[in-house]
This record gives sequence, C-alpha cells and structure tokens, in this order.
Amino acid sequence: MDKKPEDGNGKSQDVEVRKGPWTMEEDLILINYIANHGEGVWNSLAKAAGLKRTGKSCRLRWLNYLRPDVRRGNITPEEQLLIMELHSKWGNRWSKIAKHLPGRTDNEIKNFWRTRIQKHIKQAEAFSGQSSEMNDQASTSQMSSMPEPMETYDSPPSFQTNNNMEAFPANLVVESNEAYWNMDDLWSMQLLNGD
DNA sequence: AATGATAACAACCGCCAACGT
DNA sequence: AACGTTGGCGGTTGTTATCAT
Repeated sequence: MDKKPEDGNGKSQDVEVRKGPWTMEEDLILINYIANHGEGVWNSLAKAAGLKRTGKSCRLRWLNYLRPDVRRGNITPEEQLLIMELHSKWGNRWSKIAKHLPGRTDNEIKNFWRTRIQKHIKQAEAFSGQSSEMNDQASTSQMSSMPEPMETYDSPPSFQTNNNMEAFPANLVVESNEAYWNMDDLWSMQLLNGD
C-alpha cells in the first residue's frame, strides 16, 4: 500500500483528515460501506468509503459505537460486579475484560471504571485513611482490597444520570451542526438506503 | 436565573505486537 | 532478516450535560 507511518495522527499535507465528533452523515457512510463490503483494512476502507478519516478513527467508531451488536449505557449490577471481579484479577486489561461482557466495548468499560468505580474506591480509601498508600493503584494492576464495592455503588447520585442518550427523544434530534440519534435510527436508515 | 463545579462520555494519541513483503 | 504497515490496547484529553450554589 501507499503508506507512510501515519498511525492515527493524520499529518499528511495534501489529504485533509477530519477529527473530532463524527457526524451523522459520516456514520451512515461507514455503516453503509461495511454493510456492503464488510470490514477490511481500515485505512483502505476509509479511503474507499470516501471518508476523510484515518482508518484508525473509522475502526474505533465502528467498534465502539456503530456495530449493530454494541450495547451502550445501562450497565447492569451484574455487569458491574463482573467488571470489578475481572478487574481485580487482570487490572486494566480492558479489552480482555470486555470479552466477557457481550456487547460491551473496552472503551465503555474503561470509562465506566474511571468515572464511576474508581471514584468510589478512592472515596472509600480516603474514609479508611489509606489514600496515601494506594494512590492510583487501580491503574497498575491488582485491587488487593476492594472494600465491599457494591454497597458503595448502590445508589450514588451519578447513577441517576448514567445514560445520556436516554435524555434524548426516541427519534433523532438534530441540533445545529451536531447530530444526536439512536442507533436504531441509523440502522433503519442504512437499511432503507440499501445501496 | 446565572454561574461554577463535577460527572459522563466520545474520541484522539502514542506505543507495541503481529503480520506481510 | 529487516522493514513497513496495520490493528489493537491503554492512557489521556476535550466537550457536553447535569447538579449545586
């Protein structure tokens, strides 16, 4: 292939590379292309589909968001428990952990851990007066002493708002340049689009 | 009602291993 | 065997939404 080691950070001069949030149109293009051609070499795919994105960006978008089998939001207590259990075994091996949670992505689990669980662990540590010792321990590997986590996570305020997408109406909402939509909408659109 | 602080999420970046030529 | 490319992973950052004052 005609490749310079671009590796995600598009610093090619002549080809402009888009960054930042994906638009609805880009999503549709990617979905359509993969529906018709399947996944392939991501860099080539991005070009062939006409997306001004790096292959890496396309891959990430597809795996974490657009895939039909991806489940987002509403992590169940069972899943929380499993995440904590696996994390205590494997540490930050997010992709490995994600393999045991069908439909969940490593990125989502990682975010979930960092925003919801790690915070509570630190709080619990602070209460038990050990914060100085185990500082950022979770990022290294084992959680040797997890203080009865489920009780801590039982009903923190943040759980009330853990699913932003549900704040949006059932149908897609388009707001100025940004678009928010349900994946159901996207998939039904692309099916209609059929190409 | 306005402002600031915090939480949650999406996406990017850099590194590394695997694979192909 | 060496080099280049790609894919995957984990860490980090930027943006937006929500809550509290």
